[in-house]
Amino acid sequence: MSARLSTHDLSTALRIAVARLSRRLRAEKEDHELSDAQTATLGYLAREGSGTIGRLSEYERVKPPSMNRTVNHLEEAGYVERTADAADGRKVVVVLTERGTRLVAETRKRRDAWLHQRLAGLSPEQRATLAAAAEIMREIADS
Amino acid sequence: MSARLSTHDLSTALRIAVARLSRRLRAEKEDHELSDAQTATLGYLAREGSGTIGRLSEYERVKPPSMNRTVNHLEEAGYVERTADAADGRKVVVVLTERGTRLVAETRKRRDAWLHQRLAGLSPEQRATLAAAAEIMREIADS
DNA sequence: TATTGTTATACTCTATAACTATA
DNA sequence: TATAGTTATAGAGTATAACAATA
Repeated sequence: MSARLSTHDLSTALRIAVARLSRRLRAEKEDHELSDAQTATLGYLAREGSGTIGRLSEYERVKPPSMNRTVNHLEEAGYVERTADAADGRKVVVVLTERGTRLVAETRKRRDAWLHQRLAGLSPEQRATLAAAAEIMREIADS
Repeated sequence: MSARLSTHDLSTALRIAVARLSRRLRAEKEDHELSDAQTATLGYLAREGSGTIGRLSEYERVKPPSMNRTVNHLEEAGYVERTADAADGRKVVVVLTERGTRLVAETRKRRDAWLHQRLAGLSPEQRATLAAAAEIMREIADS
């Protein structure tokens, strides 16, 4: 057990664990169709309905040109559309196409297969720990 | 609290939390000198002492050409050296230079600043949860 | 013939700087 | 003049295919 780690050791341990699991999730991902950035952007649009380039880049913590490129790829693939903002002609509102909406729904159903299998092998206590940790990590990430 | 999440919901929640925290850690990283892949590789070498291209690529779950490129960058920067394997002429043994060893030591001291600050603001119980979760995530990632 | 590493090539993500269009 | 988006350019990671050297 390591409940007695100092916060310094904990930050190191947590950083390594997150980096490593993130890497593994990428390696195990079934869905080879979309990159992480594309997936995250589609997910945001599915949750929020729409988003400007600026809002999307802010949320994903990348610069506008990076998000612009990601949106280009998604648009070329037919998953999103650029629409005009009625109130401000400078803005571009990105929305999911029907095809994009369908992709998000289908992908969600099958994409967690590898992780789900690992979690099923854990004890209920371990799963509860991860559930609580996931909430804390989300709060830290969005702080 | 979300201790009662189904394993399906948990896998989704955990995946999103890990992806988001990983992204945030990258954005907050003080150290602009080294990429994630370079940092991870130096860390492995610091822990294990040395590694072949094959071993490194296996551990980081990338293909040998990718690791070869990462090692090229580290070598050009003077942090690692390629040495010959006495027993097998095909193999290349990568080791830290003194400069690389120093960098790892210095970097470790200051690189967790952002995360450390967040963790200091949590309750002891929350830190214990993260410490336990970090262990579980490491096991999952390495399974 | 099989293994280890490298090179060649290509694609994506990331960034900064510079440009266009609109406010 | 300031803001939103785009384009140009470049650096780093990833991969597959093909090649060299060694076992």
